[in-house]
Amino acid sequence: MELTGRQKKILRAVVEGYIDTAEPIGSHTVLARTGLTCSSATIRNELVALDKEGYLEQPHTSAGRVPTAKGYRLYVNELMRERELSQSEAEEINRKLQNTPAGKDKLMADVGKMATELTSYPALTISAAASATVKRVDLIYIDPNSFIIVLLLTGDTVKNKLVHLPFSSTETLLKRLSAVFNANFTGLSEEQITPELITSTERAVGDTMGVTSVVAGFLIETLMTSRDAGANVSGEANLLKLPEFQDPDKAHRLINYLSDSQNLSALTAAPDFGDVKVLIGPENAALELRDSSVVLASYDAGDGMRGLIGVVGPTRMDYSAVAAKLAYIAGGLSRLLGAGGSPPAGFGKLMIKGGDSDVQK
Amino acid sequence: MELTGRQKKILRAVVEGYIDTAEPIGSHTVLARTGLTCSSATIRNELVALDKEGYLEQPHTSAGRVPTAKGYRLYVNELMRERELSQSEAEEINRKLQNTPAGKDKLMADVGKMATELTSYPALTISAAASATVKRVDLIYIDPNSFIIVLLLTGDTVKNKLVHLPFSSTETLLKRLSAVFNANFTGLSEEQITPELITSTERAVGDTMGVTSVVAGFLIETLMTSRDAGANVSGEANLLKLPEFQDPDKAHRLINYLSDSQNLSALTAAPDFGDVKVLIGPENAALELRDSSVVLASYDAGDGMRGLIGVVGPTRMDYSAVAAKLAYIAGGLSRLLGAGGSPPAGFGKLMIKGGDSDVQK
DNA sequence: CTTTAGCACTCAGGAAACGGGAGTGCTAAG
DNA sequence: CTTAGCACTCCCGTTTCCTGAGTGCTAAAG
Repeated sequence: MELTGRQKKILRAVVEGYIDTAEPIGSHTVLARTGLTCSSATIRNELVALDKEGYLEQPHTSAGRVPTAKGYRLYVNELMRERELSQSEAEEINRKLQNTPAGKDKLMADVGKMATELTSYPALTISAAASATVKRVDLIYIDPNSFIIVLLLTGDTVKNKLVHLPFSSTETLLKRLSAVFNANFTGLSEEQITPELITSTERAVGDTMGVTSVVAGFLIETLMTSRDAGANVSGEANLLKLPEFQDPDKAHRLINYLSDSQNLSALTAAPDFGDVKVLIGPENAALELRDSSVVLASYDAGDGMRGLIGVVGPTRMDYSAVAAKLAYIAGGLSRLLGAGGSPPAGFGKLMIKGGDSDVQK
Repeated sequence: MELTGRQKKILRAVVEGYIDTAEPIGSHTVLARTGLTCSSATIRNELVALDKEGYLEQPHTSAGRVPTAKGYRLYVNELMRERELSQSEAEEINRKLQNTPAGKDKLMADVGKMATELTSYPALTISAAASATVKRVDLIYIDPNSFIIVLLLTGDTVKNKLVHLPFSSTETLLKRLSAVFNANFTGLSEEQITPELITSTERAVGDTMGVTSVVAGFLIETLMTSRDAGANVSGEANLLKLPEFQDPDKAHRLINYLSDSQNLSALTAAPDFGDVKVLIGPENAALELRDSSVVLASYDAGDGMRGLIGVVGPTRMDYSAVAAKLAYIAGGLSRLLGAGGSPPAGFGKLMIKGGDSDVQK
């Protein structure tokens, strides 16, 4: 059943009122917030209707109304007013993105902190997780017993490792080895680096001391960890200020869940979406997130890969403000890391694609 | 006034009882725990004495006793029984340290998680913070518009950065530049890299495009951040399970404090100490830590630098178990990273050097 | 058919009252 | 110095009570 205009106004008032106060909203409050010219009794009648349709519910008889997941969904999809960032907020974000620190990891950590500060919710970042491949390998000779492996991956991540050898090697061996690695391993992903390949390389270069396998081991390890690594959370403590997380047990469960990067990577499983995605309460696959909401924005991480930045908060979350801020940050990241260098079309514009309306059971 | 043997036994019983239960300990409980052959009235008399001396206090009249900071201090310094790790715990730690992941940062993060798991308290790691100097610089040519800077610092940290240039450079320029950098910048710390040095280098190598200053900028930035960076926390959520942090506000304050790495670095200010250091409640300089305790173990990070690994918990903490575990982990780290490669003397042995007994006001 | 005033009813949550019990300090005798 | 005995204290969990916000329903009015 399609809602009437008045019902939509009322629903919006309840959602926004509840977002503001975390208290159930009664008919009088609705009246005050909407400025409708009817009586509270009329509102009450409408409220029962919205109740019946499943958009609202009462914590107990004779309390005000609280939005259900369905109610939030409708609000996010249709009722929410788009929120422009204030000039100063936008500048703030740009400024912070300007002095980008060395290293993608640190950058993402900093951006996460920024998102936390802006939204006051815990923020998470997930770096592009497409399985990486080798772009280039260099071995830097330090002294007979040590060298550095420098590994360039797709996505322009650079990894390195300082290796100490229990025996001596030579600069020429390393040079030769670099060349062979670049010839044979470029474009390979983790699975493609087989033991056979390693031994054949070893023979090709005449390495009797096992340097080859040390290097290959590092490649495999790095490719493996780069697959799911790059998840990062900050600002978990902010949950504790929220009335819905006054129960330390509840807070503990969620924070714990967030602190395992494996769980976060699972969020990537979300099907492709445009700009911003909102997952409300039970729409979340993970049990631990079922009474929280997640807002995710995706950005272009270059090399055709995408990353995610998002926040976690109570279902009672200021979706419009959060979505706008995340979209803006994601846009900035795309500009910074993105392939073309030119801002993607529609940058800064807010286009929300929600999850399915179906609630996961 | 020196305590009698019986008083020490009683003090120990109170401390350990309180550590176990988080409840004030009464005369009957002391009797049960010590196995003394006197009556509860006698215990009560002794308790008043300990009370007067400032080792114990009562939350309110007619409750049992709780140790004061002074009480804990005496316990840690004299009364605590050394705790051996169980075979399986030791093996567990060794095993985990074996498969050390790529990169010092990740290693420290993993070790922190391990400490959290073992102690069930939030763990922090602070990597050696002695101001680093340049050991070696390499520039790897990728294509005319990009190259990688690989920077080896004292402490064997390797940092890298992929640089995209808005103009073309050549492999030979980079080669020459590497050589000059290695000749002129080795051993320099951040302050010593002056603008004059940079321009003179630029001239020496005939670089008209500013590649030199890009590289130098990276050096400066890295040296700067490496100074205080490397602090890391994990397992903050564990606080929420403790009875002393049931108040979300209290938990929030502490977790927030811990999440700022600047604060953690401040802990390094602690004067040199031997193996393990315990800071009890008000002995902590930081206000936010005044009713928590911190246990720190220091390890040899190679190149004459030391790092810290520690946990934060309530003053009611199982100091002996925590200290033993941290000491063991730190020993393992020293072996792994330490200069000599041979385990330092007394590895695994527990030698506690406390903070001053004076309480900070 | 919709709106509205009126009213009885419900119920969460804070305040006050209560009682049990753990633990104390003190006294006086061993 | 130790100990039995006892009166006293005070925390804390439970119960009771009360208030007030908010409801649903009914019946009259638009």
